[in-house]
Amino acid sequence: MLRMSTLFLRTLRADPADAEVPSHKLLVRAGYVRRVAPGIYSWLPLGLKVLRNVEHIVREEMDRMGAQEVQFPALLPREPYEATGRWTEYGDGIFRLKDRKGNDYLLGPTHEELFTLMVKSEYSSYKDLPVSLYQIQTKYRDEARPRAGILRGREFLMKDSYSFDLDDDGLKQSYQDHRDTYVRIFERLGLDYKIVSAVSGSMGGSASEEFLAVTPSGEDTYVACTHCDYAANVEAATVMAPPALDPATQPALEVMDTPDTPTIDTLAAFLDVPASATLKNVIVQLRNPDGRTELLVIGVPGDREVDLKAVEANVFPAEVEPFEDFARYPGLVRGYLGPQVLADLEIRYVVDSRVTTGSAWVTGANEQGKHARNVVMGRDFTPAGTMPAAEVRDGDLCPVCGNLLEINRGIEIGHVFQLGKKFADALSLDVLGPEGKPVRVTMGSYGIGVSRAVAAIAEQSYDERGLIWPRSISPADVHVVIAGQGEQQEGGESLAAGLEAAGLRVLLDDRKKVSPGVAFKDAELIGTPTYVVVGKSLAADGTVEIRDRRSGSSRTVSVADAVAEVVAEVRS
RNA sequence: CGGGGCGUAGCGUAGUGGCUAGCGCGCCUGCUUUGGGAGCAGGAGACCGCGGGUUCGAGUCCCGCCGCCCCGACCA
Repeated sequence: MLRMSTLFLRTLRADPADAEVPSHKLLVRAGYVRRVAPGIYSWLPLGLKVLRNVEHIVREEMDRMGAQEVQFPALLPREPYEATGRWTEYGDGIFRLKDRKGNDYLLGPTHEELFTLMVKSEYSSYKDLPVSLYQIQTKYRDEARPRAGILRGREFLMKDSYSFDLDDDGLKQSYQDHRDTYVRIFERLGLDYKIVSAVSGSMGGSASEEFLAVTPSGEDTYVACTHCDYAANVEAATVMAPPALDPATQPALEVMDTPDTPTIDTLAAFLDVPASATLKNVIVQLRNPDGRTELLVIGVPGDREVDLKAVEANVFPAEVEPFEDFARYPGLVRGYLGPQVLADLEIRYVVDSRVTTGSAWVTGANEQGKHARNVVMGRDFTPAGTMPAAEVRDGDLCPVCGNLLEINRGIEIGHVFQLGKKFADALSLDVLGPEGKPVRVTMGSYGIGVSRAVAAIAEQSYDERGLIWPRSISPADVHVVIAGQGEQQEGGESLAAGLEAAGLRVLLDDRKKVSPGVAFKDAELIGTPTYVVVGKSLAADGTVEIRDRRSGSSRTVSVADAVAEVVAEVRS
């Protein structure tokens, strides 16, 4: 039993000045966590209970799916990360240190390398696969800007797991198993979440989905269809393209004098056409892994920004850099660029998927002060390809069913990822196949932010009085508040003992010098879903009050029935 | 790394170049009080982020640095 009289806890009356988001304010105010350094937090007793409860659910479900728990060190040698190139790739993103001999170490940001090497050293036969291993461990990333308390820290608790399979079908099965397990975990955690398609990014590999906890404080933006179940991170989102038209039916191209109209705004105002009728052409420079660069021009409707992250995802492994060097390309007229000349200049041109065959645009005429109208795709220019390059907006159309898309924000609390052979290739992870020849292993990688999940749940479940935990992870099943002296003291003690004997985790406010008001405020701030008030009604007619934290409703029951009533409510 | 805001006691804050840096909460002692952050009395607790400068005098003005928060860039 936890007793408030001795619990290591100090609640704060005011929000800390350095906190912005609700979970940060409340977790600090209610005495769950304290900041030690930027992005680095200590867990106090109540907070640690919640964290452990989340961890327990994650572990139970991972074990249920047949994954096996292991534990790697957080302090790691440089070599494995050197072998996969990530010692360099991570740049400033990892904490590096040296031992007394000057050897390089790092604090693990994630453990693909170590898991791969462990399987390599232990297993050597196809008969050993498939296998899924996981750990729940502290991770370190030197984030450029930690923010929002424990929502984005530099030290955090993460469950990471890795599947090892012989072939793509096996990988798909392992991926699906993890995905199903994640659904069970997040359901049990009481989270409002969305599964969205994600880009694979620099990790390589193919299929990848993120589990986002829905909250306005989230840093990820995703689109979701209002009718079907399509959902995607904005970086991976696609939209339904307008129908293609027959270029032959469009009027002839016409060049116009449009002096001093180097921007979409000035052009649209000069011609009195909507920005969406113009075709904006953005030049970027691509840097390939071998260092070679090439130009890429991206055409998007003029009322849209180019989403560089989406472009980057589409041109991977090349990197996108800004282009400023107009002097080197006299054919490119700044502010008056149109796609009509790009083929001749041998510059690669791609268009956003909203730009379709037969569509007619106002765009640059490739001469200072001139634009052209009725520039028709498929007649006046032909792009090398299409990509979802323009920002997605509320009201865009779902690529699956054509209904409206909605934009929302979320926090990434889980990620499932068909990694493929990237790490197996880099570290030569093979097993002997049935034909006696080595078979390269294919991997999946799967993460759940355990400490982040605590903050995400807090972010979704609070009111003006404080936190409201789901039963599954509440620091206690029930909080017994003793309000008043005399027989309430003893009544509260014996009720708490009874509840504990019935198997509940009990937090008892047995502080003698605090007024009932303070006890109520603390109970509501701490946020157990059910609390019981043992107060004046005990003396008056032998009853206590059972309150539901979320709804605020309360009912009065005889103290003799209280244990049974509370147990029923908690177990419901 | 760029832009903005801010550093005064454990927390929240006031402070016009001028006396011993003020208030609320919290904390300690005593009395009183006990169904919604009680009351009275007494007390402890501050290198005013750090360093330099201007001045008879700096929490306050100037310069530099450090740190924090927010936005952006960055971020499996």
